[in-house]
Parts: sequence; C-alpha cells; structure tokens
Amino acid sequence: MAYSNAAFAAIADPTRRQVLERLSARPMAVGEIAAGMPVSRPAVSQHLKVLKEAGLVSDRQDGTRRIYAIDPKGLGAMRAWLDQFWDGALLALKAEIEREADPANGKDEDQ
Amino acid sequence: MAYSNAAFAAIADPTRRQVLERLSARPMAVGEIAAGMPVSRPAVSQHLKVLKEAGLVSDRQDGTRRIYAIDPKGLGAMRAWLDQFWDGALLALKAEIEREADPANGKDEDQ
DNA sequence: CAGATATGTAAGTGCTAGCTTACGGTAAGT
DNA sequence: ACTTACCGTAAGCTAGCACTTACATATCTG
Repeated sequence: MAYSNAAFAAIADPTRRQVLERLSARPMAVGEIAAGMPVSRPAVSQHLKVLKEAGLVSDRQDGTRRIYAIDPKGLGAMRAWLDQFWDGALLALKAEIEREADPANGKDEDQ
Repeated sequence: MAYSNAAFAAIADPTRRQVLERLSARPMAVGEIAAGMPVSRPAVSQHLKVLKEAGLVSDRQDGTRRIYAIDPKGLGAMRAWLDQFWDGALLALKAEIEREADPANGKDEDQ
C-alpha cells in the first residue's frame, strides 16, 4: 500500500486543515484565504507550499494573484489508506470478539 | 463538525501508523509490537500513550502484559471528517469546472 | 515609468515532538 | 522471598515545525 507520508503530516496541523476547509468551498487566492485566519499571510503561504508538495492542493497563476484549489489525488490516497486500515481493523476486531465469545475455542489456550 | 485534533496529530507519525497497522491484524502486547520495529520499546510505549489519548487504541491488562487493540471510535471520527471534506471538495471542484466550461457565465466577470 | 497590489522567500526564534538510557513498579514463577 | 519478565515513566537531548518580520519579485494601472 503506497501512501504519502507528506499528506498525513500536512493534515496534522490545524491551520492547514482550516486552509483545506476554506478551499473545499471554492478555489481562492492566497490573500483571500489568509483574510479570515489567525496567522499572517506569509504563514499561509508556507502552509500552502506544504500542502502543494503533499499533493493536496494545486495552484494556478491569475495576474498578480495565485489561485489555489483542492487536488483530489492526494486526498484519495489518504482515504484509501484509512479505508483499508479501517476495514482490516474491524475484521480483526470482529474475529477477536467472536473468539472470546466462544468458550470452545479457549481464549487463553496459549498463555 | 467535531473532530479530534489529537487523532490527526497521532497518525501523522510514521512510527505510530506502523503501530496501528500491526494492531489492525490483532491485539498485541507492547513488547510484541516493539519487536519488529526500528525504535526502542519505551518509544513504542510513548506512542501507544499518544494513540490512546487520541482514542485510536484501547488497552487491557493481562498479567504482567498489557494488550493494546484498535479502538474504532477514534478512527470513525477521522473518516467522517475526511469523507465530508472529500465530498465537499469534489462538489466544489465539479461546480468550478462547469462554471468555467460555460462561457455564458463569464468566468472573469468580477475581476 | 512610477506606484500599488499580490505573493513567495530568507532569516531568526520559541517551542514541541520523538528518541534514548536509566529507573521504578507490578505480576508470575521457582 | 527471590528472581525474572513486562511495562510505564522521568530526564535529557536533538531536530524540526510553525510563526514572525523584512525583503525581493512580478503583474496590472494611471
């Protein structure tokens, strides 16, 4: 399973998640994003760089402005990992519960 | 949308993701987890503490050992956030594409 | 061309994460 | 009771993150 380490590290930061949430509404310019945020504009710029390198956003030049938008590819990889992990965990958990619920199996047999 | 900040911070670390992957197979003791990992056992212990506080794992005493297992609750919250974010982003992206594809709307009208 | 607008980037700083070693505590075995 | 096994935690260190201010760059406008 090939997933991006950078993507998980990127969404770990609350400020970056806030940026992503704002971009999920519609593509926006840097200054527009930074307007309603508690950090400075350069900080947002640096966050956008991280998000871009993680494949979570894409950018496009528009005059003096630079429009950022969500890039579905990076998100897809993360969802894939979470889904697979989720399914595996649930399966293992179900098996464990069934094993413990059935006395014939001997839940402490090898201990 | 109420999601856990700690959960996102927890899965940001590759070592912790490795711990989760091992636990997704079956519940395991601390030493068993640390056996096939590149870091020391105390390090794994600290990671497990973080994962537990994030609601991603649960623990149970068994003699001198401590068995850790996946806790579906914390994962569910993360998946919910990702799913909602994913859907919103795709919708916005689709709307944006349709807007740009339709010349009648004037894609640069307010600039 | 001069000025304003919009953004990226360099430099510097405070803080925290993740790691190691060392130690303490608890449960099982002889 | 003594020893062994298993684990959590404290102390200390290093590296990197997130932030700020200051500066450089590029585009549009009058």
